[in-house]
Amino acid sequence: MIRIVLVDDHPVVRAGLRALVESQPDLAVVGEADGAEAAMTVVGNTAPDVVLMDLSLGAAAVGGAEITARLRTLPEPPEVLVLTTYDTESDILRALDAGARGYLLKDAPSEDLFAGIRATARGETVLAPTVAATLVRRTSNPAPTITEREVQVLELLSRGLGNKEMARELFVSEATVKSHLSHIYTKLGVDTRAGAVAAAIERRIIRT
Amino acid sequence: MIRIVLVDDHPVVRAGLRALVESQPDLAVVGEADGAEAAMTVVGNTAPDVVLMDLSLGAAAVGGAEITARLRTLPEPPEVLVLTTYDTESDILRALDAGARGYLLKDAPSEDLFAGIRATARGETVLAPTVAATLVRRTSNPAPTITEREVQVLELLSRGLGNKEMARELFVSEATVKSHLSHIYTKLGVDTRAGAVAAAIERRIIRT
DNA sequence: CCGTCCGATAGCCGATTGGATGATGCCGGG
DNA sequence: CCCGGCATCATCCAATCGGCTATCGGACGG
Repeated sequence: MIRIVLVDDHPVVRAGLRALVESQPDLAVVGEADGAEAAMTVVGNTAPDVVLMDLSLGAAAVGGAEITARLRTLPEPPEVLVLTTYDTESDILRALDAGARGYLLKDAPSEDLFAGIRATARGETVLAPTVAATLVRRTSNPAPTITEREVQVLELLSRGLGNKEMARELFVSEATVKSHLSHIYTKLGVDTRAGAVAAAIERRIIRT
Repeated sequence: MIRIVLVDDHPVVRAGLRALVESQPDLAVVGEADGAEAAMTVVGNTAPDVVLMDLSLGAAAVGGAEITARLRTLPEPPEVLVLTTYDTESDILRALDAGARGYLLKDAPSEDLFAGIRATARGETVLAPTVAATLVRRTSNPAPTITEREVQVLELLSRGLGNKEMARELFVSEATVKSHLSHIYTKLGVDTRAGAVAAAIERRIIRT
């Protein structure tokens, strides 16, 4: 019997997943959580084999990747299977970096989900086809890395700040801001502030 | 017995909703659909009382609002209850304009969902609290209307075009483009191109 | 029928941006 | 130990941007 904890902030989805999972004789839901704290508590108390994690934890302050990382620090950490709507590169990488065993999309058939849970419990890695493809493309096509500082600049940029204002906000000179911007333009393949914001949002480097 | 058809492109969510709904003795799922065409067919064949519509129909070409509108053109149209993750103003307005009876969010408790379905079947209007609040704020605070021309400018803007390039693209003078931009800034409450792009994406005036 | 509102159009001008070029200190990997 | 990448700062300058002001024509209401 595979013991499962559900982490998802949507009661409807949680209840639905529970119903689905429990239709399988070898799977049992031993706990549910709707956020980071609840997840830590429930997992600590129930020591499940697998955690089904919804990454799109709404507007929660703590993302699913963060929770995954924290869960993996527990003694006898559970295997984490991420189940999400998004297949964005940064989401995937963050989740896998955080220690997730698998990454499935919500539009997968139920059978794939069950198979994924069982494989995850055995310690195998499970990836949705599109996710695997993304990873392959990624390794062959190294995406430029946006540094933390550059992300900060992008956030200010999306709020419409000028170079002078950004400089003040970041406690650096205007020249430095312009330098960061130039690098951002190169990495995102754009040459204007507006284009940079659109590209950054599209790649989920920043969120609105 | 209230007869229900589920429309959602996620098998997991569909199966989950079905399990949830069927736990209620007075509710029955008589059909499921994962897209626009399937929805029309299934609803036509089963003549349900209520359609549970997931607006976030992934990257489908036809949005939930569109499907809702089409369903309402059927003879003896079903009542449509929208169930979605998003509470963006434009999403809400589109859905209600399309003829949806209610608008619930996925983070609502199951009981609210059941109550919503029953109310919808009786022809009552059901709105999630945040949705209702948004509508109220909206009526008291009339949102500025972005004209079609301005949307075109915003789209080009998000692609990083300069005023000259936009002017060429739209067959107008550069001065005209700048004028449109000024109006856009006023309406979106920003004063830079970057801010305008972020605001436009956030309000779903344009999509990435 | 007339006044008003508003979208689309347009030009001027000072402020801002983006590109080019170069330099310094720091840190981590080979 | 040296190299590369990141963050920092500086300067010059042409091109672009954003604010201000104004005209025109169609829609709408009185």
